[in-house]
Amino acid sequence: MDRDRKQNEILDAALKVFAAYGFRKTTVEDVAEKVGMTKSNLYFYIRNKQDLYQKTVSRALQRWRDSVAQAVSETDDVVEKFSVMAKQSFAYLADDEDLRRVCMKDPGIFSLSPEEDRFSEINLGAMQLIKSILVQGIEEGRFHPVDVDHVTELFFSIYIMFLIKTYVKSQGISSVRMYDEGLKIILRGLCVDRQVP
Amino acid sequence: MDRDRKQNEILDAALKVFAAYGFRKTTVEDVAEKVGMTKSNLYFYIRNKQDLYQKTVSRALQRWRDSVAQAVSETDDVVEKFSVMAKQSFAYLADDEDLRRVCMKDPGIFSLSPEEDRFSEINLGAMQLIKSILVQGIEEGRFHPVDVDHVTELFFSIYIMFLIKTYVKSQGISSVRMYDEGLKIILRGLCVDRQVP
DNA sequence: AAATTGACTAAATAATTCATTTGTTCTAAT
DNA sequence: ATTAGAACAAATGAATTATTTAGTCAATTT
Repeated sequence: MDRDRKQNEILDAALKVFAAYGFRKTTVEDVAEKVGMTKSNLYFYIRNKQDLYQKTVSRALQRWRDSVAQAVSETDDVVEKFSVMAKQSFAYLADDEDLRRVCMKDPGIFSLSPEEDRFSEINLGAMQLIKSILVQGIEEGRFHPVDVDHVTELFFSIYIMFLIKTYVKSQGISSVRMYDEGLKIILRGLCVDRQVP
Repeated sequence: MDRDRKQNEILDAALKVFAAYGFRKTTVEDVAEKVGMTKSNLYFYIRNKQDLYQKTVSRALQRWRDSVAQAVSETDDVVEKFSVMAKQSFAYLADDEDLRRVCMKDPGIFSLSPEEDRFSEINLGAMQLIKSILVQGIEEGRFHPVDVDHVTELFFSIYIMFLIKTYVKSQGISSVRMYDEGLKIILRGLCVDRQVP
């Protein structure tokens, strides 16, 4: 089946177009043109514009999540895992220009309230990663026995907040410094054993 | 001069009206009626609608800040100060219904980016309080020697984020729990000496 | 059969116009 | 010094028309 390859081709093209114009201002004809087919034929592959957008962004977000999971899996130490997760999650967007542009034009992609999170499925996966690291750390006696669910949500919220500050509004360098300082304090407050910095 | 009393009367009335209808939907006639004077006479006291709103909200925010400063001043211990500041700052809005309503109708009052903060003068004051406590804690050797400016901004951002989560979107009970857990972790990560919880 | 197209329609969006409200000023009276 | 009422410009809202665009379909090509 060649169907899947074409699907991906379409999603790749769509990401570029959405990155350039934003959801509102791109027409499905724009996307069709980018792929090199007619609008009506594009509809052979997509359900509708909204769905195309959802799938496009979801795919990009999944790449992001996978990249973090990959980086985390390369170490065994929980504390290291936590640190890598935090850093990789935050740094990723700097390299994915298209996704970054899409996010800037549609700030709602990063939502501070779970109810209105249009990509909750993917974000729940990200939170699952945080939670699993917390649980592992607590089991190993490396982390304090915190309220895992609430702390997971807390960390995720702080993380999202920084994404917004850094990539949606663009307070680049200052917020990066804040993120680093915050990570240090949180790690220190989380860890049981103390090594003098 | 009776002028100031009248000014305050107006600002009090305006807060109630703005709380009820929001900026957009209140007319200056509504406010005038609430104070018990005609629209045109109200203009003897105010510059324009926008300015009235600004002054009204500013005054309410100042009461907030003063209430926190007052609570903090009642203890000498830095760690206690930090804790009181965090708790009082967060809890205050629960009691000030009018201000809370205004904030819910105008989420822009809480801004995560300093550039678009319409009440930066007041918020800078709040940050000054955080900073002074941090500095005192570090000087006394109770806090780790963190990057004061960035950590101040960090804490303030997290705080604002929680205000938004709790009072603008209304994720009440869950976000309160998150706030408490977060405060514990941050205090532990901030403090030099360790007392087992 | 699966993939593609151009023609078609219903719905959304944008542009225009006109009517009403409302922010703001001014003059005159108390 | 304070107030009220009239007056006006600017903003807002409602109603109308014109244009674009999302989405469908029958016909054609591969």
